[in-house]
Amino acid sequence: MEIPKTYEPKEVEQRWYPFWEEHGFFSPESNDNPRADIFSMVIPPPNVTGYLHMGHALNHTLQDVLARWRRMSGDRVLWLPGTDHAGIATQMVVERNLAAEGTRRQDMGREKFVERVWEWKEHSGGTIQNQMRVLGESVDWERERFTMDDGLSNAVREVFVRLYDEGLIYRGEYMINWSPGLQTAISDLEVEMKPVRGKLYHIAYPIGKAVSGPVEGLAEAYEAANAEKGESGAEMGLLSTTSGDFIVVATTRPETMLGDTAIALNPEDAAEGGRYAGVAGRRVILPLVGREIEFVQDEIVEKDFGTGFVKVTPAHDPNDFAMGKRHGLEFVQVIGKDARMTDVVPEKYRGLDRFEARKAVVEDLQGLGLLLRVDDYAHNVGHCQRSGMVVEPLISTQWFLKMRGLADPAIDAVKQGRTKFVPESMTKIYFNWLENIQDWCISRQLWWGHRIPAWFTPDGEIVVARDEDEARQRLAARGMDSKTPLREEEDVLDTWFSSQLWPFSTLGWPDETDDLKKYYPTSVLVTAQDIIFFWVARMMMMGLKFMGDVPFRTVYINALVLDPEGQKMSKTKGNVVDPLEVFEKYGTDAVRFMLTAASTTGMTITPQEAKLETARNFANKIWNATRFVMLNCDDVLEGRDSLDWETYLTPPELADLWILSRFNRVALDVHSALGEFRFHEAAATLYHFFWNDFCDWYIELSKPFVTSKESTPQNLAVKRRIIYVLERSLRLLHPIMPYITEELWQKLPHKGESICIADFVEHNSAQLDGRAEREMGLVIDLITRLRNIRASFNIAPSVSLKARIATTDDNVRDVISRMEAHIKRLARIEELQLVDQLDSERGAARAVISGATISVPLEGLIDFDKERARLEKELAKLAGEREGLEKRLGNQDFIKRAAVDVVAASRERSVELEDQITKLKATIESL
RNA sequence: GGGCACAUAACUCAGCGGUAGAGUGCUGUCUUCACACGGCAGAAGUCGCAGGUUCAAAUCCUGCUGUGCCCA
Repeated sequence: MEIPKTYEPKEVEQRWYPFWEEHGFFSPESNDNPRADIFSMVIPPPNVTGYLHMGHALNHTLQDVLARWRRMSGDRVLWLPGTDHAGIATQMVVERNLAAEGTRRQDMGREKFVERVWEWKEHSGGTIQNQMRVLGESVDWERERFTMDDGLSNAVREVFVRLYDEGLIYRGEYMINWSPGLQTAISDLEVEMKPVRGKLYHIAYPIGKAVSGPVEGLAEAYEAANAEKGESGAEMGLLSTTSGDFIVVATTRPETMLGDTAIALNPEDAAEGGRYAGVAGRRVILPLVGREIEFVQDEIVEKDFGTGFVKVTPAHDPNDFAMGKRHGLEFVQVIGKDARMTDVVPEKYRGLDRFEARKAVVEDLQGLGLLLRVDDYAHNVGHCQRSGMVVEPLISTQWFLKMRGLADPAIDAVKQGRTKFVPESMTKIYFNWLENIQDWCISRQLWWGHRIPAWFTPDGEIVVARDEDEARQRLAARGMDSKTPLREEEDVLDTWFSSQLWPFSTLGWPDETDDLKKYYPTSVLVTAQDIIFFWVARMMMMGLKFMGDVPFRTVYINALVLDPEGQKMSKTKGNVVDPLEVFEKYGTDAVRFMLTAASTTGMTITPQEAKLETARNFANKIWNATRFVMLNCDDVLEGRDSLDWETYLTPPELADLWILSRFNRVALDVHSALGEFRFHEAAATLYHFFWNDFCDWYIELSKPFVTSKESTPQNLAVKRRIIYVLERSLRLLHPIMPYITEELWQKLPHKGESICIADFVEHNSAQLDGRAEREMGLVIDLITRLRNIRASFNIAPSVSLKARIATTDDNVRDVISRMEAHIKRLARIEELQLVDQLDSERGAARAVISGATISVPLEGLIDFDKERARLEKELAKLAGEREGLEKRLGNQDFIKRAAVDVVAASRERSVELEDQITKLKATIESL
């Protein structure tokens, strides 16, 4: 039989996915048990025209581990795949393509453009799905969804209309975040605050009369007035000079002064006896513009910040907007959607970009002597997440969703534990955002997305309806002319508006489908931390609103994948790792194992070569362990499809009972680890069991029987037991490493068509055997000590040694004699003698284990000083441990207060130590 | 400015009340009939610093220092 010495993942991986898909194993309908539990998940939909990165690979791997585990455990599993339309990102890409062709969307018109986007989607849309197949994801492709497909679009309209009818969606003129780069409004969440090293400009505004020419000496007067700063740090902002009175304001955006319509101050400053008493009744003449503006008093103004005077630009700052509303101020828009100055500013600034305008305004103020000081000033400025441009707060007519009333049930649901976050600390982030939630600007000035289902009559009436027919009916119902020409709203909805419906829109809502009844609420959502607000919280709100129940029982937040240096991956840094390249190099199973093993309680993962190599080597180990079996077990592999531990002809010996016990413990641990999302623990447990217990000990112990050419009952029994454990181990490994386990499992005796739908092994507590584990521990310890002696004295493997083992413990004696042949072979001992007591023996290496003393005669090979040093080091270690224990046991408080079993264990260990120390001392003396 | 994490062996990380574990790396050794992507053996850590609680602290509490993330 030809089996390569090294596992070659590529060929194997290509073979199995089509097999799985064709057989429909990933469909929930493949489980025909009517009483099966339901396990359902919806995938976080990636951008339809995008590609998967390492973060997706992690996110998808963990979901697949859960899905495969639950499927094998007998659940009816639905894992629903799909993509979203990523409005802004996709439109940007297509626009870039158009630009390369020398055209613009505006030139081709909306309909043609949207067609182009669909073409682009078809063209690049398969990428994600192919990558998912490479990863081995056990999703149900029959149920794949896209946020823009008919069903989901229908759900979006339905939700919009219902929310509007309830008054939760409203349209109005408010201050929004405008992205001049994208030419659309964006939501608060899409604004990224970045530190910017800017300037703080101190500007004087004249009171009462305009300045006619340059004012001299104002800056000096300002400095003089503030030569002695008060303790509060507040500055004097009222200057009385021969040229008249001035107030001083400070701003980081001087260009907005052209749109100032008031000066605000705290009422305490304005009150009689206040710092600026008497000023409030007067008027300020806005420099460069000449407009008279008034003072307003507002609590929001901090007395001690700056001069205590604040310029108010209601059309270009969110705080000022609120103040403008409170005081009925005029809203003067000086910056347009193109980020250029509008026509309401003095002619010389018109059409200037906002940053050019800043320069011009500063220069002109300086010319007038009104620029008093410029400080360096580090502050945070909102940037558009997508385009990177500085966001311009603008007043604009947009659609909004009222959030407060929706947020409260979402908070309660988590507080009541109806949805659980893992890790639990994520709830704080969730609560914090929902408790401080603001209304959500849901309209976008894009063409790619769900068009808002609203129509306008010629006289400006708005009708919101599921379609135009319904709009006309609604008009009629309002007693209006239903034949009137209607103009459809141009704006589309934020992509997240459709994504937030994902857990139920994908299952057929608003129809009451079977799927919806069966699979909602979903069992688990696995997602990343950065979309808790964007997506998770919003799905919670919508699920509760429209389904009357939470969308998922558990939200598992997976780690953030960093680059090998621990830096966040980003396109701009150029440190993004392409998962497909990594799969190619190490094999998909290895990458999946690495990601699973790295999913610890920490919130980051740094995939490094070394970790991938470890995982690849593990796959190779599995391959070779099976290879060994295949090469030697022809006589039991033929025509067998079933393996039952109990039916073997010879009774199990210690090693068999031990491996069976270990296996069951591992099965138990893996189950409970996965049940609590401790992925790392599941992976580590399997790794150690397979490599150390199964390969290093069980296979090694079995070799003489397995490699024997004779089909004796004992040889056959040993082979069958190895295969039995191996086949079950593959099943436990399958959720993490689907390809290699399927490949090997198919070659071994097995029941069923595919390991995908084989039973995940439940642990059998009757096979847990503490005694066998203890006894085997003794054997392992003994063999290790004997090998250690060999290594310490540099004795070649070819040299056979004799060993004598002294014990007075009948059980130890019994175990050793039962395992004598194994011990001799694995430790390369030709003669093993069991005695009650060792004579003083020169020229022998000694070692002490629990319950026995070992002596290996090494006449002429031994270096006494070296041997003494070795033993004394051992003695010191044991003595140190005993000292600690003695101290503890001598403490009455410990005896009284510590748990009974802890005291008992300490006593037991103390006796054991005492015994070993005595033996060691005797050994050292005998040298 | 507010909040949340994290600091354990050279590196990456487990452990989270009973005096330390893994993988990689390192040292020695073996090309022994599954695997050198291997076997065997071994060395390596005052668990960031300072206090406190406790019979007992890497583990709980407080403060400090450093690092990272989120929100404003």
